[in-house]
Amino acid sequence: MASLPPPRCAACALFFDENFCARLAPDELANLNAASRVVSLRRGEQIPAGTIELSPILAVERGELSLQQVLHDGRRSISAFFVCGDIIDLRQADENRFGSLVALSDVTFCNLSPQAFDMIMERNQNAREFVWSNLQNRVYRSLNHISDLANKKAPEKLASFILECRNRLPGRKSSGRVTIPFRRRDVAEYLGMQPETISRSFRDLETRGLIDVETTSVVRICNLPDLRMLANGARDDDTGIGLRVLRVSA
Amino acid sequence: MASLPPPRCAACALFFDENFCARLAPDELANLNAASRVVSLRRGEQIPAGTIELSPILAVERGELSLQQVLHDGRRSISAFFVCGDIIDLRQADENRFGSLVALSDVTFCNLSPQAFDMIMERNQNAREFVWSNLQNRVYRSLNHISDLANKKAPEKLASFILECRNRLPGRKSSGRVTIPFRRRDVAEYLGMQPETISRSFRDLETRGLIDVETTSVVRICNLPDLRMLANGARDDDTGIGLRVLRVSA
DNA sequence: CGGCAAGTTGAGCCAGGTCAACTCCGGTGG
DNA sequence: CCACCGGAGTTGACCTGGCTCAACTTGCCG
Repeated sequence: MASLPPPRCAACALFFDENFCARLAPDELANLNAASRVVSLRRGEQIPAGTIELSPILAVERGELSLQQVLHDGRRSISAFFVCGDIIDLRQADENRFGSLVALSDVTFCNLSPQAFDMIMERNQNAREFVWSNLQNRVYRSLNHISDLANKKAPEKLASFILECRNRLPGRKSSGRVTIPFRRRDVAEYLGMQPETISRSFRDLETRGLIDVETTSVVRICNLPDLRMLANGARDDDTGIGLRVLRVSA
Repeated sequence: MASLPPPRCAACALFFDENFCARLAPDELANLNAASRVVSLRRGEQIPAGTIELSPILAVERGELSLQQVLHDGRRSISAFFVCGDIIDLRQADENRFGSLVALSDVTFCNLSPQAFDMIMERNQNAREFVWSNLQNRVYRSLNHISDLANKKAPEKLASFILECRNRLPGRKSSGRVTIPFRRRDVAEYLGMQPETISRSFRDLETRGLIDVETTSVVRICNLPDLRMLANGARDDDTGIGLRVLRVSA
């Protein structure tokens, strides 16, 4: 009965919604499952060092995983975070400065066998395109994040972050509510600010009438267009703009 | 005579040094060449808007290409730059906020045919691995850049940038000289600072005895270990550290 | 040698960092 | 059930690193 998915997979979010495992042939899924294992982390826990060397490919099933970098004097930053559906290939991590993977909430991920993964990459174009696209999107998100960090003011950064949460995390967009899955401290480290400034910026957005801070982890967007404008430095949209022609300084 | 490379390719940097085109079979190279074209840009010029939609895959042969994002009020940032050997696939650029590609110096690149490129990706594992690795490295560089922007002081950012130039640009490392291929203004936009602050930071590194500013575009590194330490927030190395275990805040 | 853009230097200012006190809230034990 | 506790978040007061603006110097190209 190769056509039935392994029981673990049948209940996994990655098996649905055009995610990675949904694109695998039954035998590919069975092989991958047999050589992989599911790992859970509590908030604040870090991926154990040894496991990465052994199986450096992760598929996030649930929760938010962050990539943290720490300087010698203790300054810490969160360079990126991963959500359900993200595929993380760490095989070049030790040739590059990388950091640590820390759970921002309770996380479940699947530790994929590199051999089985590579075999799928070799043969299954559909799966390959998913992984490629996932990595490309990661690059684009990083670029946006760089733009946020490089030259935006505190409330602009926060507005941008709220919209990123809105776009990347599930949740009903129509209600106007966005879940902020991290603590203030983590938001601060992601945006390169202090927790105090995050708090003041939430207040700021609230007094401008853009959002309503319902709880520490839920905001309601009151004025989406203006929030977008603010997030983009008063630019007029935040949807894809692609390559836009801009006047070049001589 | 399918075994002779096309004349244009035989003189191209990408055909050597384990670069992308060096990994192609003769017929693959011939096909790709026939469907591609070489483009040159002067410093400050932007990639013409239309060309990207038509052939959104670039291979940089010479010079430095930058990815710029501009906010409505004119604030500009350079999110990344590309050097010889980099492969840029822009096919998802319009679904993501992207920006503009602007030449920071005189640039030559090859505008690859997506069809020919995809066929190579499909069949040639060696070439696929190069492109994958190139993209992965881009991700890691972005992450480092994010860490720089998020929580480093001005001189630390500049030290980090000098080391990035040292690592990515050709040049004789042994002489201790590093070429800064951009203008001060561009460095400032890359590091999220003002040109004045860049200038002051160069002076700062000089008075600390870490570098010697020989010309606007050449610095000599006087004390590499300390420069690395500074670049890493007084951490003790800048070579790959891979995943490191760090104490997690409870 | 002159003209212009790039880069540097100086003076003053402000956004956001820092430090400390306070509030809020969930968990725990009497 | 309530008092207590500890960690997260917020608020306020103050301070400083880097931004701003303006003047000056340097370097490049005719």
